[in-house]
Amino acid sequence: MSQNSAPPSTRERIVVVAARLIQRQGYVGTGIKQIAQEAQATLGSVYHFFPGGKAAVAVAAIKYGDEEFAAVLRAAMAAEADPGAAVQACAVELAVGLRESGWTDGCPVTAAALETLGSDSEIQRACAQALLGWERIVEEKLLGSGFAAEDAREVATTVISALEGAEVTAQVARSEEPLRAVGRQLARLVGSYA
Amino acid sequence: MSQNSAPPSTRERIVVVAARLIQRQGYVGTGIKQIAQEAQATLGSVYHFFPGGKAAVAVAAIKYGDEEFAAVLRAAMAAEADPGAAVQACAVELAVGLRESGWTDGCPVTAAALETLGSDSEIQRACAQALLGWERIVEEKLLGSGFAAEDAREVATTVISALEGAEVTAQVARSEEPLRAVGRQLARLVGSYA
DNA sequence: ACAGCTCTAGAACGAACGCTCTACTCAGAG
DNA sequence: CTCTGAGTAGAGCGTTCGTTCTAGAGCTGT
Repeated sequence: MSQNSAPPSTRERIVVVAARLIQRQGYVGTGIKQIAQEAQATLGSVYHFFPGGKAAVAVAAIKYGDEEFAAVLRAAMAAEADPGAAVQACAVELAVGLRESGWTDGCPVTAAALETLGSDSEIQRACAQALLGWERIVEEKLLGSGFAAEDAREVATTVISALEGAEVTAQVARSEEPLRAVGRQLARLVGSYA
Repeated sequence: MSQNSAPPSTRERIVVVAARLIQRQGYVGTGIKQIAQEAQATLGSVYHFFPGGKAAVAVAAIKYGDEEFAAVLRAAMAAEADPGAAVQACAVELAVGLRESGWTDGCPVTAAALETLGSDSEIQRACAQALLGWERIVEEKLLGSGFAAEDAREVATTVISALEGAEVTAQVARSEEPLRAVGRQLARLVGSYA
């Protein structure tokens, strides 16, 4: 995720701003000019760094969002010994973050993924890889807690899907409750394998 | 959901086509002219029936999609006595439908909801109401199976959120497996309350 | 026959879209 | 010093967007 210190380069600013805008407004709803303006860059700079145009910017932005959430997920899994408690804590963390953003900053890939389903674009591939990577993180935590291989895979899929859906529900309802409720139920589900 | 026989009116054709297009391409990605063309209507007709413009068409389309899925959900809940089995059967049905549509026809409200989060529009309210209504259907099934009130509400939220997320995951992965896996896990979760 | 209404039909408008293009700045190599 | 290439800057391209507008077709009640 690049250096933390030092002022971010133009390219970095473009990617970060694009990631946030796509997360909030979707791929179609976000314009290249808006990205350039909010990133304090010019159109020329954007096309200089991303000759592939809007799609190339979006792919970079989604990969950035992917890694960003993966880090959150890894930290949450590592913070608690019990996998059920870890999942629940993660849901609560998402709920708090969502409220603090005014219910705007949801899953960084869902919106873009849904809009580009028809065209088997590189954007869609980046979204698929992000989801798969997140499932892997949960799966490994479960495997480390003694889960059978098949159970771990299936429960991991369920955890990521449920969190994703709960985030959408929470955004639409403008309430933390869906994420908190799903977190509790996921903890119960994970615990039922002990 | 109007009469099944008789050729559909122009207004009906517009709503049905709009619902399908928004489901596949999102709100921003779907144009008024495209809706008119695919519904075999003209721009004049669209604005005649929906003086509120694009947003009004979208609200009607989302309400249509809401009722459409609610009917599927109600039928699935009624088909099986055991609530866990009913939820799982519903997931399988969604998986099959998704594959048959070429992975394009997902949740009718998710895409539109995510795109209109910033502006507290009527579209967003329609999406929120749809999700809430679906939760109610599941909740009542659980209550009828002896669930405590609080458990029923929370599990219903989890079921709808998980199905929603699993549908997105299945669409992106172009596979029935996420929906089938989540269906099994949800059945397990529901069963754990017996 | 005629008025009155619903609905159809599509040309036209200004704004915004993604993208291309040329012109410019400026630090470092020779 | 000149030269070069990376990066900045934005005007302008053609297209499409949502919307408005006028004109007329088709039907009904009188």
